[in-house]
Amino acid sequence: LNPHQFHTNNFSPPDAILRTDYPTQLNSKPRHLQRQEVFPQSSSDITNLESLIHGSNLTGLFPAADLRNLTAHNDNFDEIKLMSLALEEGFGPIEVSQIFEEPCSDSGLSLNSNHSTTSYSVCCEDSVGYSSGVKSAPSHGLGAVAGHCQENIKHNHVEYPGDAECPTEATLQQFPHHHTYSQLPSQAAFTPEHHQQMWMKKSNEVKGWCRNSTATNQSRDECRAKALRIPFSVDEIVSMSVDSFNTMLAKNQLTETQVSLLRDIRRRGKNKVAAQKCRKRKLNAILNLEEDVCNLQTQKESLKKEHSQCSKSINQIKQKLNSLYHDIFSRLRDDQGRPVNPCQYVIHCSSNGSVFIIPKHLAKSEQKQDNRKEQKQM
DNA sequence: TCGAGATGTCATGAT
DNA sequence: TAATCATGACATCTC
Repeated sequence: LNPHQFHTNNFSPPDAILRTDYPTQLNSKPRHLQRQEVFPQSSSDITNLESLIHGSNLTGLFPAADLRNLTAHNDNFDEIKLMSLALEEGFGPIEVSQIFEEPCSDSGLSLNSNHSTTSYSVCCEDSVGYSSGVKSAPSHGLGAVAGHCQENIKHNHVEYPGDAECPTEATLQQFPHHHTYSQLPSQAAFTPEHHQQMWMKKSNEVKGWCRNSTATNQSRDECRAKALRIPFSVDEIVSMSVDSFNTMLAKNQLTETQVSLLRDIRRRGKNKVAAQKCRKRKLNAILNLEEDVCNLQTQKESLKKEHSQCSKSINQIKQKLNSLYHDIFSRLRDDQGRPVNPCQYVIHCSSNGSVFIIPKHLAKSEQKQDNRKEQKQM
């Protein structure tokens, strides 16, 4: 487990897309000037942000050099600026937080939803406060909670080279983002109604993005993990042994939120595999049962044929026996040479093999005695 | 627009 | 006792 390696793989700083897109939109002078007025401390914010990050528990996860890379690329600052711009455009803090909350806010940190929700709102308030010059460090740690918030913002305007596995990349490219509402035909037309319309538009766009992002839930967890600056992939979190997992939790100074997310990711991942296995087993069981049904139907048909043939044989034997019986009686004669009536006499086979012609009523009592003997022998 | 199938997630009981 | 597994139920997405 090499946090540094994962960090460098998964948390590459923004690439040229950020540097080409973002300045293009910020280069319009009036807006830039306006932003300068609103954010007079922007030039010093980078170092302040870096000190904030260094002051947080992130230092337990990332080497100092990587933190410098993060802050040097200024993506966090850009995100804060984006959020501030939204505020500047007339969106209320709550609306802004709602917009940026959408992408990964579904079931999120399900087992700790209260905690995460609370933390998130604080995070966004921090960001707002930051933009307006209040730079007090959040007491709960920027690395975890603010990171979550900022990652959500990232989805709207920053692409990461290392995010290839995240399905949001495609939607990111479709997403107009970058303050498209700042390119309205004229500032005069930018009325409160426009603010409302743009708010609805942005909100719907982000909601659409959110819906798309639910396509692969593992990627959502990837995003969440990245949002909390967790330097492990979902696969690694899920597949590592219990000992490794617990060691990882113990050795890295993780926040409660990070630990909660890690446990959630691991639980969901394990359960997902279990569900897949379960469904596979169920399908196999159904297939096996269908095969059994097929085999039993074949066997049933075969037994039916066999039963039919046996019945035919029995009938043939009965007919032969009957004709033989009548043939015998037709040849029999009593003492006076008269034919024996088959209605009054029967052919009786005794147990010693002797054959007699006896009256029917004697045959019945004889048969009863034979039955008793057989029962005694049994 | 509806329905079926696929998939992820949660709850719960068993191991 | 905690972790994991198995599975029914539900939600959501896709076709």
